[in-house]
Amino acid sequence: MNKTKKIIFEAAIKAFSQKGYHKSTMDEIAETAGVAKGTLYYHFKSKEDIFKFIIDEGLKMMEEEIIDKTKHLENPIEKLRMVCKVQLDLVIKYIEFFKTILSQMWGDEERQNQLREILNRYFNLIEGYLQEAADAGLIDGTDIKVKVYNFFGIMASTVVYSLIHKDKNANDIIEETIEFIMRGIGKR
Amino acid sequence: MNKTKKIIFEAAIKAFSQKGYHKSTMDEIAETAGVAKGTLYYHFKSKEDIFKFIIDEGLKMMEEEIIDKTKHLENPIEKLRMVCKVQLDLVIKYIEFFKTILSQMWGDEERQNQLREILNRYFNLIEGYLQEAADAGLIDGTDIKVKVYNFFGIMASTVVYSLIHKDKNANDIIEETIEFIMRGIGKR
Amino acid sequence: MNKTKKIIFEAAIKAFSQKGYHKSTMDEIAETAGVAKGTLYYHFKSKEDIFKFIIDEGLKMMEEEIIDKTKHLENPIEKLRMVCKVQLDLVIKYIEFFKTILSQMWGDEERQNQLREILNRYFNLIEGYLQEAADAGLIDGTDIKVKVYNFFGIMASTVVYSLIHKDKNANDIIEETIEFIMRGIGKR
Amino acid sequence: MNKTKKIIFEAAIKAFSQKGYHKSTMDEIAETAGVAKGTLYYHFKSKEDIFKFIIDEGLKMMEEEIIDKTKHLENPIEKLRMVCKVQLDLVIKYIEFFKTILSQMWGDEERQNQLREILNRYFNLIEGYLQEAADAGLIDGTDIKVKVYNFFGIMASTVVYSLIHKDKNANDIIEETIEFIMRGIGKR
DNA sequence: TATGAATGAGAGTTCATTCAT
DNA sequence: CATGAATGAACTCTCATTCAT
Repeated sequence: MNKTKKIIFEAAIKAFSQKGYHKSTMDEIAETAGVAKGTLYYHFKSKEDIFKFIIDEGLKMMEEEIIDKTKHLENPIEKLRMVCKVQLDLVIKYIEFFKTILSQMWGDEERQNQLREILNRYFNLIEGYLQEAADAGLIDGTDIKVKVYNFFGIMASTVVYSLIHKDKNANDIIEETIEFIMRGIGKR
Repeated sequence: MNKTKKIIFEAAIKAFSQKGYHKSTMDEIAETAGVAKGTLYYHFKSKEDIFKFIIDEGLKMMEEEIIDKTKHLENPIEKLRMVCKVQLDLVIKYIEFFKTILSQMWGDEERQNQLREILNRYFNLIEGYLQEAADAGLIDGTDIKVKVYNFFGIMASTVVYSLIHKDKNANDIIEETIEFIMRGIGKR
Repeated sequence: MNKTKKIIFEAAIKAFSQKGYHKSTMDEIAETAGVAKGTLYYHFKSKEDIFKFIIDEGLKMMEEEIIDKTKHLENPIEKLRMVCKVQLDLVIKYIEFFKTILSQMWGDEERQNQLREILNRYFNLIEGYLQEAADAGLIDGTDIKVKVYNFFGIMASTVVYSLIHKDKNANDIIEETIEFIMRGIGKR
Repeated sequence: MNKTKKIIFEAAIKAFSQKGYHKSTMDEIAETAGVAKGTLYYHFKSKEDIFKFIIDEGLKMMEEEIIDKTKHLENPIEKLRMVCKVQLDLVIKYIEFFKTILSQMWGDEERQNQLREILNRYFNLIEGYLQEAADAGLIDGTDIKVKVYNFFGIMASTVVYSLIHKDKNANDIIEETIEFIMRGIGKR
């Protein structure tokens, strides 16, 4: 990613996170980036293209972080706890990015379908960890796929908490949320 | 709610559910309702006003259904199971309505803040059921509020499932999802 | 055609005639018409739609004029002469309109295909007059369809003349052009 | 014309012929030519400049072909027939090139005025052949200039034919069209 | 000679809202 | 109560041209 593209990328993240996809305009992104509007279109095909690029990069970083932080662990349960921890930490750290995802993942527009496709990569990653624990007989092994969605849903709940308790520190709920998940997946 | 207002209300539900808030136009709502565009503004202040009205009515119905279906039950755990069941059934039945909520609840626009305020009523309702079970010592009593959000998140996961497995019947995952919740809240 | 639509129609004719299709802007048409730009889109689907509407109306008027001016004549040759005369008079009178047609009829865009479809109506009209004269044995009867195109081409040549001799009066060439056509079609 | 310029020239011909002037972009021409966009501006002043260059070269070739194919003929009428034949053959062979000319010759932009100036050279050439025949008393000698335009118009009609009967072979109408012209100019 | 990243004016289109009837 | 023509700000996107390298 060259310099200008990166500048645009960052300006767009900021815009989408603060205002959501529809309320962010190309004019505004260009101004924040300090480039002309045409430059946006030199580096990206369209507004949707910028969006997709951001989601893609963001998810990639998240996956890398999860993999990196779990690779030194042996116990599948410990791994799962770490996945939860990393995941929830990232949600709190990049809460605006997650809001963008959560606002755009429900519809039927091209952009939204693509977003879900990218998310699928993440779901597969989580499934791997759950399956590993199930294979070791450490958690309930039925309906692993459903558990993946539940896992995702609880991650979303952290965002809801932050939205409703804007004054509070969402870190406070991480431990309890991890426990909820661990119990939910049927840890033995 | 008089006749014309009701017609508009229903046309708007249909539009928002099928296309989301932004892609639904006042023109389209008016056409579906079979009234002139100006008539929309006679009965509602604005597009956001229609949206708020729908969310309000929808949540009200949901709350009534939950209360109605649990009032004959005695055991707090049975009540909670019923709350889950009713809730997930409604999600599947009115999935488009929930998609609309889920797409609009993350932002900072007036409409979105109002939506969260309305959702709070629902959160309080759920909290009551959880508190009751906790008071009876039937579930883990710590951080009840956090459990409410987790509960909500899992509801959302059912929508995700439907989005990703468009061909499958989401009813298949209800039982497993209820179990996830019951374990997650620390049923004893 | 209601009042506002007519105003837009006339502003658009003026714009397209003076500047051609591509150089005419919706802003300019709106300003000339004295309405807001949005009003253009209330009455027409798109810029192309305005264009098509104009061509359609223009050709209709032309056909009516030709039919009207020939209906009292009996002799097919006299009719043909009158067709030529009316046609060439119209070309000179509405030369800007014909330039618009001539600039837009060669391409492969939707608008241009539609234009040719509309032109076909005119070709059929001319063919009728030629066929009548051929049936009466008054002109060469071979390849009537080709003669129709030749007829059209010569009409175009009048526009070329006007373009190149902007100072001169194109009426001067009408008689000679009619003779060219009459000889060309093989009048006996 | 050096190598790079020639490559650009050919890419531009292809573009203008296939898509017309306005729909052809400098990006596309550069890509077809296999050079950078800046290179276009090294060899040509502007897009209009490329256009003019192409028209100029194209007309030159056409004139050369006409002169070449008639120079061995003695009889002015035979020459005229040959001019028609060569002309119509070229129209059919390079129909896309002629469409480009025909779409651009009616307006008032600089490029369009220049195009007509270049066309004038061709008109003078045709006039020479007609004058020669008139001087020899072989055709009607009145209004030779008007006949030139008529001649041009009929050439255009061949393009119209091709546009409307895309499936048919335009060669089929050449003979009849030549006859139309020969009769039209008043061959004796 | 050649490049290609950057530009920015300007295009067509959308749509929530208004208001005279 | 209801209408629908009219509005205009705001939007995304295009593309010929420039210029530092």
